[in-house]
Amino acid sequence: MVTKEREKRVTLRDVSRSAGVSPMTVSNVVRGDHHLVKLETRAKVEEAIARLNYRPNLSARSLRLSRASSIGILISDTNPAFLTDPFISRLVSGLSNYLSELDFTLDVQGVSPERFESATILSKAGNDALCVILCGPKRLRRRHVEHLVRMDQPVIIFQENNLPHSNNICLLSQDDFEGGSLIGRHLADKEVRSLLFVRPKLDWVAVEQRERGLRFALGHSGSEINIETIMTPSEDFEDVHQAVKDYLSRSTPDAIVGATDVLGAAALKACADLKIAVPETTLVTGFNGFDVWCYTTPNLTTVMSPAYEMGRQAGQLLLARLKDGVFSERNTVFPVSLQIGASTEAQ
Amino acid sequence: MVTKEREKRVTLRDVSRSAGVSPMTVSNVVRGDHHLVKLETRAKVEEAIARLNYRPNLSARSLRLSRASSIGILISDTNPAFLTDPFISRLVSGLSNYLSELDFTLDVQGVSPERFESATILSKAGNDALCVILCGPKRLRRRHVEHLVRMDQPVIIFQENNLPHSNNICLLSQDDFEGGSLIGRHLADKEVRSLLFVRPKLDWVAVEQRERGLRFALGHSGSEINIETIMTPSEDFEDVHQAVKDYLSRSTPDAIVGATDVLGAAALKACADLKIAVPETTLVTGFNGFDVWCYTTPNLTTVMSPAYEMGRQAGQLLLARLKDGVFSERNTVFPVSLQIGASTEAQ
DNA sequence: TTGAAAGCGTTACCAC
DNA sequence: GTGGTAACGCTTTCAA
Repeated sequence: MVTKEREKRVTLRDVSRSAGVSPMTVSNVVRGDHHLVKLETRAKVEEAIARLNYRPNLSARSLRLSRASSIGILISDTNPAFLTDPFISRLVSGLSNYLSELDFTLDVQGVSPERFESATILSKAGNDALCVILCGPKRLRRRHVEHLVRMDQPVIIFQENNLPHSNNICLLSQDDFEGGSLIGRHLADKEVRSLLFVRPKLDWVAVEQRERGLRFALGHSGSEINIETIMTPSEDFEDVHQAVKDYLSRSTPDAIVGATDVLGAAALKACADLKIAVPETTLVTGFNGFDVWCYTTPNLTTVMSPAYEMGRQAGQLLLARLKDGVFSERNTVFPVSLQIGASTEAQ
Repeated sequence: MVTKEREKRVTLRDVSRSAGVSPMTVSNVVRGDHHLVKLETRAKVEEAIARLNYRPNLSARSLRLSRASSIGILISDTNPAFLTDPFISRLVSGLSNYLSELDFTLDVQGVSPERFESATILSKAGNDALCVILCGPKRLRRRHVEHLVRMDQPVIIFQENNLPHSNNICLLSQDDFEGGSLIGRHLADKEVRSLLFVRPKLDWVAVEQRERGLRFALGHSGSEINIETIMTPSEDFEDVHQAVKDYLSRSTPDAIVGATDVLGAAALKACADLKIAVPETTLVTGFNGFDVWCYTTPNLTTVMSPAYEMGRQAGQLLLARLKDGVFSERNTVFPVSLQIGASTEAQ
């Protein structure tokens, strides 16, 4: 015996009856078609709306218009707290704000890479378009992209670099290769001869690009530079901290490059633990500077990311695509910039 | 002249025609009412679904069932990157994951406190229930709560402590008063005599509670302790850093308590800048420890927050409320715990 | 086990 | 300026 006080929601029809006009008139008022309604009638209707506390039913509107005024964002990540990542939280904030301004709704869902295809956002049709962040091995990501192509719906994929043959897909990324190069050139200028690259085990295109850019710049520096890589089991501070400490107990490189700021911060702490002077003995850098870089002592040298703006831009591209039926731009790359801190340069 | 390639979406009817069965049979298969459908028929239908790439239309389903299987979360914040806050990002992640497991959708929207009432999530009816995080002056928050009561819809409010008379409203918070007390007792044990509390100008109930708990514990410590407060213009690291530095250039307290970890980290950095030894000369603490506390050197003493679990719990309470028509619990308070770091205790 | 009909709340279209 | 009609895609109900 369950108590169900299903008070029926107020409908447009209720308002129309209460105001003594037709449903269509109410609809015209609600939708802001004010030139269709006499001022006096409009006042009556608005009074009734306020009195009855009427709110238009979005499902009904969506069904009627065949559009939901809603975008979904699906984030593939092994970390359950998927919004914790500063890149992702900024991206989603920017997207959400842009959509809000245009009265669009944002559905947010995180999913582990293995369950990607069965995510509600993909298996049910509830959004007009999608944003996606992928991770995992290249093979898997490729499969996910193919799945997205088959969805037959506008999709923006972040931080991916293989543009599929489908004008439903648009790529949006930051120039991580260039970011890696910036770090590489900066360190080469400091005459680094041995370098440790610290990255998470989980595959992200961004991380791969950063490493490629780094190696490219170092390879063209004119000196022989020895690069080693360690993969940390997760991106959790403690895991990274421990992994770097283990490495440093055996060998002290001239520089440590973290694939993200969290990894850089953990490396910094490992150096502090082992009394390795930064920047005097070893230089340390991060990537994707938002907040973390300034929490640390010394400040972390990092590459600044335009994540928030990328989110807004995604909203813009998607809404334009919905209006015009075509993406104005299929592969946008945002510039990044080097932020030099005391972790690589005595102040 | 706009190109509109509005390829009509595949409907249940299309599938039924293609499979040579009635729409109802397809519906039964889609919804998993397998005992109503012969195995052979079901196979035919599933084949057609896969072949046509059919995805059920959520708006139509919602309209028919008068429920959207969707929850909204509205976050009142002056910071545009509202998901950046580690408490909020964990909370939303936990909520999102719980809802995903039950095939519910989560709509996320940030809004500035002044525009609160006009947020799409509130002014249009698209969700079955809401979660809300409030901020701003007490008067304004009270008005927002009243607005939520009038919505006549299940709502969970986080970090609020005045339970209104409405069984549509449920409060979920962490024990920030106790958290403040824990910090206070810890510092009193260290025989602190002068203390600086650093808080953002923007009003959050959590911050107020933390300060009250802190003052309560210090007031009962048996010693005379002088407490001063500074309000930082924002929660941005640089603003806080500067504000604390200004204060420290005039006076050196025995302890600095940050209202959040970011404020604590900024205070730590200000101490480093002015060569004030931590913890030897001044103790420093934060609040809501997630990641930041361990980035700093020394590690920040902080109060750990169960934000992720609070998000999951909110989902649980809300879905139970939708099923049973009544909140099993109207005011849940989550315990917190003290995490002692090197910023208050020589290791 | 399958099918036909009605209706969820809204809006485009056209008549008044 | 205003209102009637039909339809959006789905599921509950009842009949076959």
